Amino acid sequence: MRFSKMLIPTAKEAPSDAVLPSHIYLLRAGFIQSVGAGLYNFLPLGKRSLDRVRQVVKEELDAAGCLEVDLAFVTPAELWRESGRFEKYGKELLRFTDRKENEFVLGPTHEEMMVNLVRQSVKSYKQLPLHLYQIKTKFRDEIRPRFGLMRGREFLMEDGYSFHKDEADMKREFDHMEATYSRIFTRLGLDFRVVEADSGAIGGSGSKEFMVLADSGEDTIVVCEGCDYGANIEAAVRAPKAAPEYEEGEAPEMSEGEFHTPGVTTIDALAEFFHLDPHHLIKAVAKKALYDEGKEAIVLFFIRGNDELEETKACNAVGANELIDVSEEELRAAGLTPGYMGFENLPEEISYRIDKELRGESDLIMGANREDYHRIGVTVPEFGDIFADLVAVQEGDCCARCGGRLHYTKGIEVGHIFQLGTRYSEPLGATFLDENGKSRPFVMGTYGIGVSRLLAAIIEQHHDDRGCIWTRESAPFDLEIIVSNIANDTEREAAEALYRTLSAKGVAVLLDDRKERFGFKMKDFELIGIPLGIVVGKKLAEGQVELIVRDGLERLDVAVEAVADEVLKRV
RNA sequence: CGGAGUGUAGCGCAGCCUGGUAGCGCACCUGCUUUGGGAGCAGGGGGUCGAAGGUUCGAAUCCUUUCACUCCGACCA
Repeated sequence: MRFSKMLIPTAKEAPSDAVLPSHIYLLRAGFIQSVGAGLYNFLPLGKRSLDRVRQVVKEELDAAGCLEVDLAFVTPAELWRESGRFEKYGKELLRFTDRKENEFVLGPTHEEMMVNLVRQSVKSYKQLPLHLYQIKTKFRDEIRPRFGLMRGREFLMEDGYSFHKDEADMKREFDHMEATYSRIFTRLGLDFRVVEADSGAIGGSGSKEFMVLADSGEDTIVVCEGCDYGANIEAAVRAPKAAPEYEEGEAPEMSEGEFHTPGVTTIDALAEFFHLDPHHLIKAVAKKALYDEGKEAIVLFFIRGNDELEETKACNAVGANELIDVSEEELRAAGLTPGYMGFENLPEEISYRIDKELRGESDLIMGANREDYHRIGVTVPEFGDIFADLVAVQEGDCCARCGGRLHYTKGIEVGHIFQLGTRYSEPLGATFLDENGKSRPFVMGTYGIGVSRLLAAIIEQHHDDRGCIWTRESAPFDLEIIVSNIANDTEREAAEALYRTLSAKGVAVLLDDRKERFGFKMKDFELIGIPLGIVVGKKLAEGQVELIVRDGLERLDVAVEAVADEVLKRV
């Protein structure tokens, strides 16, 4: 392609609302254009990169035995009612009616549609396993779209769904997809980590996320420095937290009873009051849990004084759709005493959970559910269905697998794989006949890659202060040839010859033949970030051109006759 | 949805407080010069100042309403 014939509107300045390098550079280099909150147009360069990334995804999935399909974008609300997600998915689901007042939604994900497709055409275990996928625009009416392609409302996603006769085969496919996705992200030149994850709104048992490591990532992930354990903070686990080390006889011991603690309502104050490490205190965190059909309830979570509540875990522990903050007034109205809450002598209708690390622990202090009093010498029961993992792993905690130190890092979620089980096949009545002629629901897996988000993730990880640095398989072109002075016929003709030779050999070349000065074209080359550049300029008089590697901006002088081979070695 | 903020040319901004009919830089168009690091000179085009209503002889500016967008929280590929 010739630059002079392309539409590549590069800009010196970015809109002031762009913060992330990926957002700024994709806009400035003319890859995308903003049209509204979370909505983007892909311009020619952006479309080329998107297509190449999409191609990598498709090649690997096809090689892994998956079948590409393309489902309707507009989906009948009826299907969503059948699965019970029409209400549950919430406002993110864009709903509308057609002229006959029939309700539809714009597909944010396609479990229902895919199960519907399969239940109509697959009847026997002999047709299993089956893995169908599509690479298609999705729409989610995000509460707060931001960061350019990172979190748009409309985005390109690969979503795959696998159907199996049993759990074991579904797990086999799950591992197979972990390997396949890893190959995709490796080909795209990404530094990523596969981590344990929470299953979220999709539902199901086990799930893993593919996180591209980048400081600007929206997710906090916990990684072990000793082994390859990694998990989203929402699902991370640790070895039980050890008590502080004490000298002989210094460990706290206390008799049971109530203690007058006027005005001592925070963990810090309590620790100071008793001269105790917060490890021995029990913190009560109150939340309001929201359930289906507008039901709500106040729930208390009890954790160690030196721990923090992890909301996703807490939410799962009580089976709620969502947890929200609750005010002091609401607590008092429910018969609770803020600042002095404990799990003994609670009003009957208040439900609670205790962090599992506190199970059977003794010599603890917690609120007495009475103004100005705490209970001391508390022992947590050994049994009951009130225990759950509730706390956020902290930096410096120990790995449950190897005992190594755990650290936080930031990641961009670019892929997520789920072991779904029968979460959708059962309510939607999607069954097959097994070897014994018995009707059974499909055991499913589901898999997703944020294809358009990948473009942002690639730039987050591969850029410098001058612009984008595309990786080999994500770049819109393999090579850019810059004609230093287009008015110089010798230079122009040499560049044209190279352009023809390399294009004929299958290299995707962008020829910058614009009537601009050298510096201007160089800046654009650096901003756009095509991996390789050739400058045809002054050194042509000595029979040489300059080869530039965008990553690091290394330059080498190469003889004109040799440069094509040099390029072919590198693409 | 809760809190904060911004809407003036394609982009970045000034003008608003103290009303007098819109300006700067970049980009764009024409011509000449220039051609190894975002050129110079000369000329030119483009904005119902987010929208609606009000106050006033007169509103980008003051008042009211509304919409959009951005930022901080809960959501997610």
